[in-house]
Amino acid sequence: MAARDYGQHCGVTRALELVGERWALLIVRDLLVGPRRYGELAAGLPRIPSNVLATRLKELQEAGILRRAPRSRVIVYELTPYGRELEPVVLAMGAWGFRALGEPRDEQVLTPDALTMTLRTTFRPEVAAALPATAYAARVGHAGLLIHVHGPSLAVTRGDGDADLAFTAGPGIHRVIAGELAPDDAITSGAVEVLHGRADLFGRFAATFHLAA
Amino acid sequence: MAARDYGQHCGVTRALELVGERWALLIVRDLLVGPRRYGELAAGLPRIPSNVLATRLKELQEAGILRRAPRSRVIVYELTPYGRELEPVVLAMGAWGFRALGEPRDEQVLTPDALTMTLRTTFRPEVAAALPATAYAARVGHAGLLIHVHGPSLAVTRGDGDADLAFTAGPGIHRVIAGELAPDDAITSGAVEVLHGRADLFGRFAATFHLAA
DNA sequence: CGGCATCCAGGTAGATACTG
DNA sequence: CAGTATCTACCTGGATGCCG
Repeated sequence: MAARDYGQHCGVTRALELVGERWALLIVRDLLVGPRRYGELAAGLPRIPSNVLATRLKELQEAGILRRAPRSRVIVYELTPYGRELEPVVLAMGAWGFRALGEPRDEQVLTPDALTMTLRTTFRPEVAAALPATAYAARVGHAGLLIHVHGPSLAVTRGDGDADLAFTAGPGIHRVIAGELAPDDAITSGAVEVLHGRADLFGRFAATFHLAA
Repeated sequence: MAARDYGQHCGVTRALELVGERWALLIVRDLLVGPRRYGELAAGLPRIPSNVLATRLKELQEAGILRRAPRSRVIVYELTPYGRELEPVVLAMGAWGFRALGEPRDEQVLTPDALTMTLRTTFRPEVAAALPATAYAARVGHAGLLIHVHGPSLAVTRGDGDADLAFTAGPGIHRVIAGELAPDDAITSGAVEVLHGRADLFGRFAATFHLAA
């Protein structure tokens, strides 16, 4: 492993030696959504240099966190069971960092995998359980995200399909989730654009996904 | 902030921008135990270069994670409320990394603050609740740690004092907590040395602090 | 084209020395 | 004791090239 060690026998230092390098935990974040090809990872991490991505993938593989899996002529990277157990770490970091998100800057992008993890982080099962099952379709960049809320359970998948409400999701959607922007204001201001379906359901979305600062 | 940003509007990336630099989260780990002076932090992180420590402290302060607090002629560093909310992150990382700890190597040290966080990570309140209140004294390097288990609650403090059982805690104690080494074997093999008190209580310790691989 | 390897520039970490 | 200054080595980032 490339990571220089910290010289301590401690769980935190060990974790940092394995996933503390720059970009490593973001690769894990995206792989928590599902297996991804090299190019998909590169697309989800627009600023990562290709050599760094290649190096990280090798290191994470050696560490037993992910594996290269051949899938019908192409190679996908997928987390091992041990890698998947980083989910609480990623969710905890996401929840903590979410509250330090300032105004979205112009050069900041929102990727489908990042939004998926944000939705998982901010999902409130106890709120959702009291609401009717709802399907949302979010358009983020060129990709579509189908968000199925059914009682206290959440499923986010890639793709397009039927939904009760379809809307575009730019970085501004975080302000709604953070409670800084009322759902109605988000729509009237254009921060979120309803594509079709029942616009009134966006308030339900905002209630379902919420993390206050 | 020195950290180059990741160009994404996402909680995980934001967190990594704030505490993703090398050593940063270890400083937080130690400060989660209590306020620390510069020299105490340096002692708890034996391999950190002093300039890096100084830089990190400045960055973490600017990020609103810690503050310099004058305490009767000396300055201590202490976490802000927002910094203290990194505890779930540190505990999750500690729990995950703990299971990837191999055999302790000779150059690896165990610091009092690291052990304190490990104890917090691996404490099993539901087990402790069913056991009599117990005070352990652990000697780690030159420092003493008083571990008070009272029902489902745990308090770890620096210092020496009365205890039902006193023992030395080297890196080998992690193998006991991981369940790789039976408590009795740890004592007979010398991995843990009972200093005084009821040696039979070490089994209770092992039951109270446990995280299986 | 997807999946990397190579090359180079700049910045950050590490070791050490030094100062208020 | 609590940092600051300096120097070097390595790592990261960005561009580009290779190869099945």
